[in-house]
Amino acid sequence: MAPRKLKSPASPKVVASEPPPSPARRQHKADAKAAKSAAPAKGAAPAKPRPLTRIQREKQDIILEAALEVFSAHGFRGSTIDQIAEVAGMSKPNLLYYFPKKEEIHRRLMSELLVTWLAPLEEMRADGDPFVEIRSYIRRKLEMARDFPRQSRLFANEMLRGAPHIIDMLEIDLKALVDEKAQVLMTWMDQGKITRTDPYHLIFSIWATTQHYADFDVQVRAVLGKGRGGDGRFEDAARYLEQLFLYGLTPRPRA
Amino acid sequence: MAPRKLKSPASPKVVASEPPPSPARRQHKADAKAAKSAAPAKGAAPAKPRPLTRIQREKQDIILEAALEVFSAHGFRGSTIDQIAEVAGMSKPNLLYYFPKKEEIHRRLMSELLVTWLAPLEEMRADGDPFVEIRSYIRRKLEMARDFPRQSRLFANEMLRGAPHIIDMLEIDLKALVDEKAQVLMTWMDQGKITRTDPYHLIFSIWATTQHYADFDVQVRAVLGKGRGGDGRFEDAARYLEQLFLYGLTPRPRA
DNA sequence: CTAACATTTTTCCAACTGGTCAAAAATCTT
DNA sequence: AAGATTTTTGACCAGTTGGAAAAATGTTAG
Repeated sequence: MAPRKLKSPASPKVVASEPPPSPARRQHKADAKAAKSAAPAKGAAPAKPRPLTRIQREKQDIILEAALEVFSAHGFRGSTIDQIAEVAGMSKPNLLYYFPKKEEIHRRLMSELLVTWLAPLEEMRADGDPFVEIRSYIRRKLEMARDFPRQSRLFANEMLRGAPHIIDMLEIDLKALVDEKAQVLMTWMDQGKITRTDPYHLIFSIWATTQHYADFDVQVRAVLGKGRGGDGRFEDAARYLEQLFLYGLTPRPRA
Repeated sequence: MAPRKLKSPASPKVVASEPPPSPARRQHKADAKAAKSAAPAKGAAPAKPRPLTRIQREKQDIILEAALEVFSAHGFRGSTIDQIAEVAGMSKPNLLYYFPKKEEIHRRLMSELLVTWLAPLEEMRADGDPFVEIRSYIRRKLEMARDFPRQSRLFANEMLRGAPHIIDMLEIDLKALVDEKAQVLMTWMDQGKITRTDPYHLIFSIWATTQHYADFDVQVRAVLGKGRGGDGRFEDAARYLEQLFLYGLTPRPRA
């Protein structure tokens, strides 16, 4: 039908099986046994962390996908392992074989999420045209709200709870990134290319306006009603936000 | 210190003891007993709903306040009756005497919340100056984010979950209100007083940008850091948002 | 003062939850 | 095909949770 201006990003796969940055503490009972029976050497190799099998990687991905579904809809405490296991199509003990703790699943999800979440801002290039860059950033964020609403809600959930699991990442990594990009924005302001204003709150307002369409989706749909609540709402939002961030609400003479 | 431009609203009391619009189904065991033993008349007065006593009203308010505290921080399923009871300074069974179901507490909280929540938009007058009205609305919403962050988070929580308890109020009352105000905005656009744009998304963007400061407070603080994360952030936000909604980011010649 | 009612506390419970464990089944290696 | 390893299952458990019942204690109108 209507040509979608807001293009989908290529990868539908968000819950990527991350190559363990923190070496995926599996510690199967089998592993433990093996370690006990086969490593008498005292100062020897420090418990060679046996690479993940194919099945392990596959199942972990399935579980993470299911957990995303459940956690994003009910929050951490509101979700049960049974629920996740059911969505993942396996039994609870089986799930617990791959992730020995409920928290572990959540932790993994969160650390992967944060990377995904920061990516769009990282792409904002200092050497590009300010308006093009900002506009692109807004579009990317809006696309994420459209295509990955569960991730957005998972993130929002964590924020609402005071971000207990990622507060330090926020204070360090996120802050560093935003500081850097705020500098970029300030440079553009110094050059008179965009109006002088608070770069931090500018970034906040982009986050807020775009994520709103994922996090408050019910409300948006309810207000727009059947007529306009359909698929077109993201295009409308994109158009409106462009207008807002470019010119605000002051009427300007028709060009 | 710095004079606060953003003035506090007078009333710190948000969890008002609502005069039962839905007649507060109390049904004490005592009540039940009385009804059974004292109402043999078949078609008689339909179980006169005994007016609430002083203590009942007071305790209910205390409970609602405690529940707001707990629910807004942990979500519905993440909160326990014990927790709420402890914050309210009473025992669990005692609390259950006033609200026989956990859900009941939440329901009450939500219906009161929605009223509070819609109020600021209702105040936007069609016969005022567009920019003054919009600016005031933004300020009011921002003040609510600052002064009633728990309510904001409670609301956000419900939205994230798909608004199961208030979806119909959203589709009816909220929609009606927004439709009305969208009309007002359209009139202003027709008169050339504000730029022509999507009035619904305009309202969404006001909601999003203001509530962000309550719902994502941790993130805002983490990014602003110790230096700027303090009390000043709401003034900064107010200034920035005014700029954004008025002129956007396009530089304009100094007046 | 006291009967009638309102409130509070104590005790209890059934369902649910996160998690364990040993044994069975499936898979992989040689 | 046998042996070794990994995966899956079923039974089980201890702690928590929402909630019921009943007894004990206040409170107040007459």
